[in-house]
Amino acid sequence: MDVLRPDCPSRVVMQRIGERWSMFVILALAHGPLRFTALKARVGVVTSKVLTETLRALEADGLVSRRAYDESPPRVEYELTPLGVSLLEPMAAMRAWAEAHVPEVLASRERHLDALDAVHG
Amino acid sequence: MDVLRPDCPSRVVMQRIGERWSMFVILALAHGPLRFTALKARVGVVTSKVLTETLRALEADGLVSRRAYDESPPRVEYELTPLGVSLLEPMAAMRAWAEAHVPEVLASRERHLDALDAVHG
DNA sequence: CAGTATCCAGTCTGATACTG
DNA sequence: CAGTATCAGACTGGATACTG
Repeated sequence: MDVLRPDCPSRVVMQRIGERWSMFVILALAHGPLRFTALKARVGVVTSKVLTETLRALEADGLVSRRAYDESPPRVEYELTPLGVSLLEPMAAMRAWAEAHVPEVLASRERHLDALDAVHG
Repeated sequence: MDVLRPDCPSRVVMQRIGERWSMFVILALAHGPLRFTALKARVGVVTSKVLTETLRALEADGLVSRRAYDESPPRVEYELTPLGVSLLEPMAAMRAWAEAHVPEVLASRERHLDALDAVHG
């Protein structure tokens, strides 16, 4: 099982996916390019700084492309690359699972908290 | 698109998956229960403390079960719950993608580093 | 509009040492 | 064997203010 080796490159990918906003940005771009502010609005509560960092990282990984138009006011569009698009499929599987099983997970967490309460008064 | 709302429960699941060791522990348990030390050896470089934390979190989420036998020396077995097992399928999709596309991602990162070098000397 | 600059609190992770 | 306790460093995410 390669993925379990500490030096396995798959770690790298999973860690990128796992970062706070990566997935949400990718999903937000799933239906076409978006400008910075539109993306920010879609993703929700993220700050400009963090969104920028996320985009730079996704760009470095070749998942997202950035295109700046030489206009005033400035216009920048972010878009999924083909590689980024190819990631949508496994992500959809994850999302489907999450949406189907979130109630179970949350219920389990509740029970766990109740158990802690019972111990500590 | 529900998953993009800040209060969407899917975030919760994705964040758990994204944590440093969660995925590796789940994959390590994919083929049956393991004792703490065996799990530690399989996962690789993780410390006891961090592995314990990861296991507690997965337990709270109902993905992993912990069973302690009343023996000496102590014996504890960790095993995927049915919920945990159900997660293997979407995870396999992710892993397949990662293994297929890691070279592209790494190459992209290289290029990006080269570009930075060119700028900064 | 699309960011950058600064600063900071909290989290994550790990090393190390110890225990029933 | 299966952890817990303690400490410390790196990293993350975010608040706030500012800019071409």
